Amino acid sequence: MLSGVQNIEEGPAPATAEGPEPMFDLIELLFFAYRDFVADPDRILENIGFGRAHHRVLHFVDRQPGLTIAELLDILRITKQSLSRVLKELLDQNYVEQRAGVSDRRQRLLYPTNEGRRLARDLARLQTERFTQALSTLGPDARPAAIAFLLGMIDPQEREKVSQLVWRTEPPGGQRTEL
Amino acid sequence: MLSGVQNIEEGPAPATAEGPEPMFDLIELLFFAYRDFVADPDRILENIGFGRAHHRVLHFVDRQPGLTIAELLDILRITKQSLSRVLKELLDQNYVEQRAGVSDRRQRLLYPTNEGRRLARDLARLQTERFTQALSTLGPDARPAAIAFLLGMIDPQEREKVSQLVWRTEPPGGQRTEL
DNA sequence: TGAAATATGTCAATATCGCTGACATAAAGG
DNA sequence: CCTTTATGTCAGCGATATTGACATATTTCA
Repeated sequence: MLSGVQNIEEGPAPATAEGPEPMFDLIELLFFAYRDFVADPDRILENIGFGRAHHRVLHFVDRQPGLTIAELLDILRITKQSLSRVLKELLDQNYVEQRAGVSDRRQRLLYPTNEGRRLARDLARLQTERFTQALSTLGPDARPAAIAFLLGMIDPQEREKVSQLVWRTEPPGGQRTEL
Repeated sequence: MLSGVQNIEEGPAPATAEGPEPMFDLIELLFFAYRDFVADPDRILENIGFGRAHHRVLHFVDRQPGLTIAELLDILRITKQSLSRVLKELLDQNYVEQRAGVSDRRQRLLYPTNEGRRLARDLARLQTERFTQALSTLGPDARPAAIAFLLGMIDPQEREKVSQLVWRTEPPGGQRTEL
């Protein structure tokens, strides 16, 4: 019931002169899945004049209170100029606040306000509902499998950093960077 | 080895006053996975002055030769003005060509040129390699499971249409829209 | 046959979110 | 003290999306 993906035959994809057949189904499904995944937050954000960029910033500030600008730039991989506009709006409208660093007073440590935390959590819950839906049709070990699958999609040299960001500890199953 | 995702305890997420705990790990992993997933094509596309928008158009034209403008707009969910610029460049640089519809001569049927087909397939193979990597660490039924997972992430009312687009037939496993 | 609907094109203005380059400031650190 | 670091800011630009309005060819239907 979980097989029958190709309705002709199973086994390795037919190798032609151009190499293995592309996995068009996964490519397109990921495209559509991601589109719907971000559409939920987008609908809420546009009511308050925010966009996806605001969501990303708010999300990681909520997840890691005390985040510095430099750390945020490293996570988002955007320039400080791009960040600054978005962050300014989040600060002005009181979704995020900043305090000077304790050991290094040049640093701006970012914290969500109560309102910011509430919004971030609302959006996270929306997206969680979608995951719950998607996992509900699958077996009981679907969630760790999904986690392993998505982690495997990330650049190998990035996995360690991402794992620490996500779990603040080891990758699940003590998975190493070796693959 | 596949469990141990939460290093405290398994079972249903602790329900607080704010509802179930968000699946921060899946949310963030999907964010990073998608970012790396599109980064591969981006690197190649920028060498020839194209962007993600060109990729999307070329991909679906390659997958469905004879696609009309209206169908393409419906798939991409953008306005015709947005499509027109991108499509114009693909036509001008001979990655896509158009022919008048046979039964309806108002329609522009879009076809990939040989060069367009080659580029589309090169990009699809790049993304397929990433999927191959991600699936290689998992069990033999990981691919149908991944397909079911991603399909489950898509809006229920969209699944039928997406399935037809992806497989030009039924959803895998004869899955219905009912969930 | 003539009017309305359809498929598509195009012009103009605007928004979001990314970029580069250049320069400023305050704090840290040898 | 001088250099490096963390961050801010001004100015301009580019890709990709939007809305609104209007044009053209073709099909469809009363």
